[in-house]
Amino acid sequence: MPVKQDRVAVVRHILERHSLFGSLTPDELDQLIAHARVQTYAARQTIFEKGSPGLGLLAVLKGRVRISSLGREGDQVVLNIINEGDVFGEIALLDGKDRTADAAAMTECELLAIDRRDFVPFVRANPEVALRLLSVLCQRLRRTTEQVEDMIFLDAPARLAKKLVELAEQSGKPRGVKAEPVVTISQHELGNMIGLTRESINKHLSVWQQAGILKVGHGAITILDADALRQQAE
Amino acid sequence: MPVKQDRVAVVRHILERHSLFGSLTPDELDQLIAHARVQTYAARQTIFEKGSPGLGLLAVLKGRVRISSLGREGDQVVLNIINEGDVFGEIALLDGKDRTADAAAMTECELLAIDRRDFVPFVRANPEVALRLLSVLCQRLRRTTEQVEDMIFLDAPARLAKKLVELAEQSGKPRGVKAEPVVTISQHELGNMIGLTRESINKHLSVWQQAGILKVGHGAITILDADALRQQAE
DNA sequence: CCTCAAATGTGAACCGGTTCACAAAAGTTT
DNA sequence: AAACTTTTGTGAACCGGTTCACATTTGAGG
Repeated sequence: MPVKQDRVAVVRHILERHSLFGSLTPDELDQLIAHARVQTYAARQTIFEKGSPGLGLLAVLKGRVRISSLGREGDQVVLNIINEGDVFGEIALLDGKDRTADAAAMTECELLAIDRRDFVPFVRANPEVALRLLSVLCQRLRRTTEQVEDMIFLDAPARLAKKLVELAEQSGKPRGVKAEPVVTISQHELGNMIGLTRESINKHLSVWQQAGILKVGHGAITILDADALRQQAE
Repeated sequence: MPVKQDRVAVVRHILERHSLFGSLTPDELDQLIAHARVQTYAARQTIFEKGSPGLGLLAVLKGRVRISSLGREGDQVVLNIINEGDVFGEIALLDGKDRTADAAAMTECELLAIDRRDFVPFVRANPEVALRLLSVLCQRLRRTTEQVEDMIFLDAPARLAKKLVELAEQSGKPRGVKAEPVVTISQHELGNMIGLTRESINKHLSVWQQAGILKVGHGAITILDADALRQQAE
């Protein structure tokens, strides 16, 4: 459905914090929102699948989305996890080709979908947005390239430590000084992010728990000593 | 030095075949070339280093360039090899940050350097170029993401086979039907492209040579049966 | 509250690829 | 052609991480 009148304000509030839309005037932003639609997904629901045509750009208003890809034997890589306020699906949108990965809702989600038909002309008309987009893509490219490097240079514990630090920083915003960052993710999924089995993830985490660096819970890991972790990542 | 008058035609000829500049009018192209400079590098010479400011966009007029990155223990990943007629260095250029990798001339090279100061306003003034750039970046991102997937899903021989096929396709253009593609690269460097040691590369190649799939020479591999290789890549 | 699915914990055997240690062959430089 | 450097060839020992096989804990849903 189109964005309801009483939701426009809150949607705008989310979008204008994003670097992609930060440079737009309130007017342009409203114009963009007018064409967009809000979609809700239940936890675990598929949002799109690898190989399908890339029809739109998606912004996460609420919830968390997993971008992943399947191998031949049913194994999975988690390429990215998109949090509230972030955007995904730009790649297929921009070059008009098929989606390169699967997207699924990890929690109940509310997404804002902007159609390709509306967005591409919008980019063409707003060079400033094009430049922002270029920046966002560069950022993604840097991140992915670093992932390749890490796969080659870093051993299992180092990759794990690094990923944990990254996840902690990107999700757990500690306002109070004493709030220890909690990473909400299963060991299985963690393994899929860095190319390790659940078992080896478990063994490394156990060692660190023993050392008092972190605490493993059910579907969550609490970082007690982020600096020690950073050290492990070399 | 600026491009000499008698070189303009040949430079233009190379640029206009590239998707990035294909949409420009001859006039716009000349305008861009007017600001560009030709630089020559000897084989093995460094072009830029990781961490240095990204001042320009570079196009390969002649030769071959290796984009790589060093790990802590002096080991190296080769992230990409840029052939004649292609462009590199866009990322640091576009977001104004430092270079994310090292670039070195693999052979004697002739590069066309376009300065950031000239290029960014050019992009701003030509929305069509911005869209092309977005496309190029998407392409790079798809490629790099696939590299991550391959590191996780594929075992050593499959990765090697896939990389060989890729290298064969991207460099050796067989005009005549009977010309077998030759990949000009050392086993060491091949290893650095897919995260394997020279020794294991050698052993896999030996097996395939035995099977008549390829022939290893000094600094070169001749693909005899590309389909068999593709099969190995699953 | 009881059952079921998801997540975690752990050990033994196995294995692909690295490390290390040499050798030999093919270019390059002088 | 002599001295070097680069590249390739090969085998033995080692090792990090997987595979497999269970056991246990925890949360969710009827």
